[in-house]
Amino acid sequence: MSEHSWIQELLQIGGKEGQFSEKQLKILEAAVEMFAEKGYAATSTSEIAKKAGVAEGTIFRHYKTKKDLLLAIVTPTLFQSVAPFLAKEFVREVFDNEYETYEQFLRAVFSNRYAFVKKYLPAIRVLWQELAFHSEIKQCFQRVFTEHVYPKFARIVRHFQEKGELAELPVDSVIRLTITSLASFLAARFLLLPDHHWDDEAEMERTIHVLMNGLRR
Amino acid sequence: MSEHSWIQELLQIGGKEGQFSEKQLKILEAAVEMFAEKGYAATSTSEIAKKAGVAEGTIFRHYKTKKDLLLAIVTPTLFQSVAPFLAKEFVREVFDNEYETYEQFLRAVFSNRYAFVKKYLPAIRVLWQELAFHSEIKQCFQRVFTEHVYPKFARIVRHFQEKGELAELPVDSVIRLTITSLASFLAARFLLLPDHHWDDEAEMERTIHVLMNGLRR
Amino acid sequence: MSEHSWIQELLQIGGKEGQFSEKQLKILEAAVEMFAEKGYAATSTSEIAKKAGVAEGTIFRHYKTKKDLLLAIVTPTLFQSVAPFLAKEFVREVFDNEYETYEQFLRAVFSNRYAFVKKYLPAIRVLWQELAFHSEIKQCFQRVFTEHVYPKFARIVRHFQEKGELAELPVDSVIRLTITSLASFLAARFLLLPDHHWDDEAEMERTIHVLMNGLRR
Amino acid sequence: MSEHSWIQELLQIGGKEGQFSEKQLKILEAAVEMFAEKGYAATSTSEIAKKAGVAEGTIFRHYKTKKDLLLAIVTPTLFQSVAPFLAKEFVREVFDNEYETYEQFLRAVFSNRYAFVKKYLPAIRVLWQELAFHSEIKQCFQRVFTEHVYPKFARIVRHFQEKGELAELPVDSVIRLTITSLASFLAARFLLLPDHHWDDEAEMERTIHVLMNGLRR
DNA sequence: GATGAATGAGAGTTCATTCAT
DNA sequence: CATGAATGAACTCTCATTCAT
Repeated sequence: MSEHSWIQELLQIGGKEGQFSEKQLKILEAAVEMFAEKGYAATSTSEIAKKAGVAEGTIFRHYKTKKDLLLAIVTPTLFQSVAPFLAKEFVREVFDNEYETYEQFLRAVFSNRYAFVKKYLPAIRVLWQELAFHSEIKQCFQRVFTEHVYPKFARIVRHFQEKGELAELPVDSVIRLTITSLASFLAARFLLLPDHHWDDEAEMERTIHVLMNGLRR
Repeated sequence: MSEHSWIQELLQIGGKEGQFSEKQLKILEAAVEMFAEKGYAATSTSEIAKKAGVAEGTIFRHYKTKKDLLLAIVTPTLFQSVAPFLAKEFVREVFDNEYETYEQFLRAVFSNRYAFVKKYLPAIRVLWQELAFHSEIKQCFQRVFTEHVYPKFARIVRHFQEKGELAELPVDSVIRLTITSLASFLAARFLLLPDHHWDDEAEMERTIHVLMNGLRR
Repeated sequence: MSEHSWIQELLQIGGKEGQFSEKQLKILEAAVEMFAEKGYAATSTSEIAKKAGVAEGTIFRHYKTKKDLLLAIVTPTLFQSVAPFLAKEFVREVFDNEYETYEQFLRAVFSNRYAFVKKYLPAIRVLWQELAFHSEIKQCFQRVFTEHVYPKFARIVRHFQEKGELAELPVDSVIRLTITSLASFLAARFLLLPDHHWDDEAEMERTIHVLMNGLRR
Repeated sequence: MSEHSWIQELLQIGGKEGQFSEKQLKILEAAVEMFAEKGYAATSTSEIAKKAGVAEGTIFRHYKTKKDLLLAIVTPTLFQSVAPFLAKEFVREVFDNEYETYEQFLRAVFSNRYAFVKKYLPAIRVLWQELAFHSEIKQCFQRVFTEHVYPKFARIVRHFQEKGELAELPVDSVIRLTITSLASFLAARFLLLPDHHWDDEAEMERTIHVLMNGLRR
């Protein structure tokens, strides 16, 4: 019934239902939009309340502080951003030859994350923007990356290097080049020049093509 | 005598000397550092004044509003960021065969911008972070890019495509891939993982190498 | 079954039983403790609710306002504080030679009120502290005193002056000296220096002794 | 020129002049009056500002928090309350036979403290009322008492016991009885029944008389 | 009767900005 | 020019109270 389902989907970790009341969703939705537009520090709780159609006090009933509200948005977004790498079956899929080539793997990751960013753009904006200012978020990001994303990514890269598809560049560099190719395409596409005319399919294909040409043995 | 020469160098457009008084430089330096650390909106003018060792009123003697202070930092930084492309002789240098290949050109641009970012990191941080929140800055950025950087960059790319070095990809895509390769290397190096151990020379070389492999005919 | 019997005893005027439900007693007990510790104005109803283990709404079901809750505690405490003087048979006891001397009378009053304060300390604290801030309480106190306590006390003092035990000091002064001797002993003992080592019996005896030496003919 | 001289006199420790600006004195005066009337917790800073005729922000320019404002009033008042006992020459005066009897000494202390309380009544009210709620104040009070007031008082009492004027009661009890006699007279006179008709001279004389009769050998 | 989510007025505090000195 | 006290609007957050369940 609720129109806020996208927020609910994004923030619901573990798939429990009924986790958020109608008012809470309105608050979260309003907060995400305003934080994305003006930044956390420049957004007042009274603006959020007004936009959400609730009393200001209601916000603080659900989130003890304004910062808690930010974290309630940003933390799940952070985890969802790297969700594929957190899934238990993810690496097995790769090694079970679900993807025969790194290029196939890339294509899957790119289109999956493209869809993710497109769907949850405001929340990702907030995460990205506030990362710079809040050390808790930054540390959380770094921990998730080094403990979960990096090791799995590294195994995958080595796998395809052993198979002879990828050149013997340092694994770290391959990972960095891959991630920044994806991230910077998405940043350009959605953050920097969202109004530019984009042929998404073609541009993504070109990005992968150029990257693979560079990484291939 | 002043220790603030880096700020002075960055902000001084057109090379006039003595443009800034000692106090003004202290204010600017303090502002850059605090804005970079906590963000514009989360930094108070009283903090800046304290850090700069001046009275609060002094800030407003030089900059009518807090926002003016931000713009005084961000606008010159923005122009300096793309300074090579603004220089009159820049394109001519390329066509006069100063750079025989796109790769040479790339290498020059990369190392030049690498040095620039390294030197003026805090100011660039501020520019980058506030770009998202202030439409004036964003518009200024877009105007400079479309009016100055893009046309020159496009001519250069076409030049090397005609010389047969670069593949016949769409010019826009080549530009985008080039810029994001550079920008995302610098972002990873200086913003995201500044504490990671980096072999800058090698990593930059690899980045160029991979990019060229991808772009080459 | 209830552990709150002391509150019940204190607040129950006229001896009706079953006057308070279990939840109500919990609320009253929590309120007394918090008011005593932090003061009425600095205690929030939500704190009381939490400490009492009831919902916030429940408090307002029993007491229309927070102030009503205070008065529900303070008014009975006020009456109990001077209860002996309110008892019908009290003066008759004195004149029926139950106490042959003012000193005996004093001794009875002192030990009785000592026990009372010791038992109901938190409630008395609240009464004492809020007396200063709430004119209703102050007026109530003054009315009770002038209408009930003072006249009876005066008759008693005159009685022992006529019997020749007490010097012919002004009755008001005798009353004041007696009450403040008692009150300030109890205040020192229980409020100001509760952690000091006290030999209660001896100190009370000394207080009475000194007071009687002063008052005696 | 200022009409706030009484506040200035009370709060000025060490006699430095020009310590407080005009606005600051207005704030302090308004705060003392309101705290005395309604209590610290029930007084809002906006009320104080209005009464003082300054902007609310001005209060926080001088006192970082509301509590700091309270302490700025209460701490000096606490020290002034026991000032005679803090004076270096105080004990010497006693032993140099400035006071030949404890009664003379008492008379001097009583009239001195009577004048003090009368002059600074509102501040003393605040001190007295908030003592119960703020452990910092309570601890400060206890430290000052045990370290300065008590030892000097004890020497004086022993001095007059040795001279044979005072009975051999425990020193602590003599001190307690003396202080509570004074304090409770002042409390009754100024706090509890300020509107009652008092013959101050006579009542003080009676209090001393009764006390001395009790304490004398 | 009991609950607790919701409220909105008002709390203490911060802040960009002004202006007399 | 530089200062910093003063401002008052706006901020985050708390609270007594209400009311649908």
